[in-house]
Amino acid sequence: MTTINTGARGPYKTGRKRQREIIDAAITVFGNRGYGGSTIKEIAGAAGVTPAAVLRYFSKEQLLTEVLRDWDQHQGFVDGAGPGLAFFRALRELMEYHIAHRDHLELYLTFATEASDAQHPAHDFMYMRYRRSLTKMRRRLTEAIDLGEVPFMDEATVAYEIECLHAILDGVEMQWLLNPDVDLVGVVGQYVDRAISRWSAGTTLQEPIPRIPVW
Amino acid sequence: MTTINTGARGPYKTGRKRQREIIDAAITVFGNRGYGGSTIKEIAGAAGVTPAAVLRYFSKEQLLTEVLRDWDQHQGFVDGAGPGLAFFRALRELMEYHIAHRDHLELYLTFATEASDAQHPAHDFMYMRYRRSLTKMRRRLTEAIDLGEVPFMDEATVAYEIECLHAILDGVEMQWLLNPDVDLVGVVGQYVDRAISRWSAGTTLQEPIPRIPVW
DNA sequence: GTCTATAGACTGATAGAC
DNA sequence: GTCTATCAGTCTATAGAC
Repeated sequence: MTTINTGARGPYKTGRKRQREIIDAAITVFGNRGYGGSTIKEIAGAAGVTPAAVLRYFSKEQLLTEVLRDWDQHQGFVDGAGPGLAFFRALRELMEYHIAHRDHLELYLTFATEASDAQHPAHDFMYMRYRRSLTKMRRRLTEAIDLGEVPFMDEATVAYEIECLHAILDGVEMQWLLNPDVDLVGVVGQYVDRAISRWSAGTTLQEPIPRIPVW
Repeated sequence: MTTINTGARGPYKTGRKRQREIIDAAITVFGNRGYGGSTIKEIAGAAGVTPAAVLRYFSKEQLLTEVLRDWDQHQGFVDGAGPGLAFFRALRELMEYHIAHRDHLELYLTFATEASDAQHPAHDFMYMRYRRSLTKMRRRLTEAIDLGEVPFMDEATVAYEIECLHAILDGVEMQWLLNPDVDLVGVVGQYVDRAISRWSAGTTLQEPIPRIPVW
């Protein structure tokens, strides 16, 4: 978005560092208060600068864009964990990553709910993010079938299984944010283990219902 | 909170009706923008009155209290659906209720995420609401065991099953808010059916892990 | 590159006309 | 009971000193 050199040397060095600090602060504040509830002043305070220093680089809406872009990049975390079932086994580590990066998780869930309104500036982004996430997970499960790790499942069952899994992830993450005593890794991990053994046993087909992926 | 007569007759009649309209408007706006992101002006606009008319009855924080109280009352919806497994079978109808009352659901999920910050004015309320919800559901499952509808499960397994179920509800609701094409009733209903038959088969004990309810 | 000062609009809330 | 008018405070954003 900005045309500042990414080389991070010379007179731009300090500026680039400031920008990172500001974006990190914005991630925290947006995650806490939501987009509408956040103020430049609070973001500036969290970054240890004045509001004017923040607005030197970003308008509030630019800050939203930068924050979403930054968060989206970090989401690629488990992409290398595939193929097939290995991806799902790595979800435990993803939960550990979330625990270590609470701000990112808070941002994601706050926006996912706040942006359900079509008018919200992050609505389209969150919709597409969700769509990509579900598509990726469906592909991983299909991959596991193709690799022979798991018996055949029709497309509707794959879609349903992934919708449930994604819902579990989001739901337990929500519980953990509200109450950190919740065993995020344990609950998710056990669900994944059970899902994998259910898939492997081929018992998922007992009650197929017509459903096509809607994302 | 207010000392206005609940009889809704005489000179108070119009006022009580206005108050309801304002609270309904606040539910919608809070659900869309979050608490911090909402303004009295927008709430007033949604209710079809001026900001001053809103502030005649409620401060912004009073409005939050009223909205949460109102939402909490409507949450008793499925309480009469028990005992035992009948409660879980009624979750399908709860989802239909949510579809018919999107605003209430949006409010719940927006606050559940926004209020994860301990500083949020609705934090304690949401924490307690979640706690009560999980406790109630655990009690229903224990009830089903006592009634002989379901074989014995230890306390840790009950807690885990309910955490997963609650997470599924929240997670699929989130998906539906972002994408109304999601089959909220179908996905949740099928999960519940499968959970019940899993509980009934007594296969849930295969992998007990030590866990105590943390809510 | 960051600051102070400030503009102009909007915030929650109050007072008083009708 | 609801309005207009208005308060002091805060919001995003800009201009210019250093």
